[in-house]
Amino acid sequence: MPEGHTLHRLAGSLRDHFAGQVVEVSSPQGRFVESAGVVDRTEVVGADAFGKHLLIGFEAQRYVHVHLGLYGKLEVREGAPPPPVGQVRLRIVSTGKARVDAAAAGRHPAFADLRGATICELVSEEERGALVARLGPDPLRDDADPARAWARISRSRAPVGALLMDQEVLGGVGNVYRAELLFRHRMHPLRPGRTLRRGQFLAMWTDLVQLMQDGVGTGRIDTVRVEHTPEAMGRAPRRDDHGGEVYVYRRHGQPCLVCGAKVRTEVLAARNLFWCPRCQPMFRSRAGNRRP
DNA sequence: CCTCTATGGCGAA
DNA sequence: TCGCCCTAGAGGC
Repeated sequence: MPEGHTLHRLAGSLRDHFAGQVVEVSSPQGRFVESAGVVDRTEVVGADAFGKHLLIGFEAQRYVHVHLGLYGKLEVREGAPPPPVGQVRLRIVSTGKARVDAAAAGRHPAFADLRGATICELVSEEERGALVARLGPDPLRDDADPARAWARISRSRAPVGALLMDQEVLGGVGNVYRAELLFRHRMHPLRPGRTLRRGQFLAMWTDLVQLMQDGVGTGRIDTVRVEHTPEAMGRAPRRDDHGGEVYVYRRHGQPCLVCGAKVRTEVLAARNLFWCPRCQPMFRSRAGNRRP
């Protein structure tokens, strides 16, 4: 599940359940024990996402930096924590105590369990700053500056499909949003970044902001327009891991929802690209193809 | 039971 | 470009 929308959603959930409260922090699995001890029984000040990185802030300017990688999961739930089934590397449990009483008022007991993450580490304010500084603009952040991404893309010979996934160019875009954004903008994934027009990029950025905000709201990645939904087209809804309705992601060999051509796939930098060869030609006349 | 795959990214070659 | 990190679900035998 972890593209940027997932991390922003988790940050919100952590704030809702733990901000302002003193929490117990542990590592049943054992690999984070020492660091957990440092922030154990201290207050959660906040939680924030930058791209796919999650930073949980504790008092004294200490942060737990989490990156879920491909298959990491952070479960945030109300109630008492179950016995730690599986390899729980980080567990946060609310104590019901707060430095400021109002912060704990009306809150339900809650816990958060982290499994399978690529990164779980304690970082300082300075390290946090360095991490944030090296990430490209995140479409889910109010302070994001798309001009920074455009400066990189417009100067690069690299395929736009690679640039969109480069976290130093854009923060938070993963393989699903990449594939779907390129489809929605009729753009071939291997087209060199420097051949894009500024207006094309800005339209993609605006679209991405909306798509990812929707993703934060629903917890899924849905990218098909109303006229291409299962209900509108009379097909069975998609049912797999991410659960959303998409045009091309993991649909290789199947007919394009817009033109019927077979969706293609190819590996680029160890990740699968998916695109429609008819809707997303490398070169397009000004008249263009029918808009998907 | 087994193998394969995945919405990611790092570091070694 | 490849192996690895290390989890869980799907599908094959």
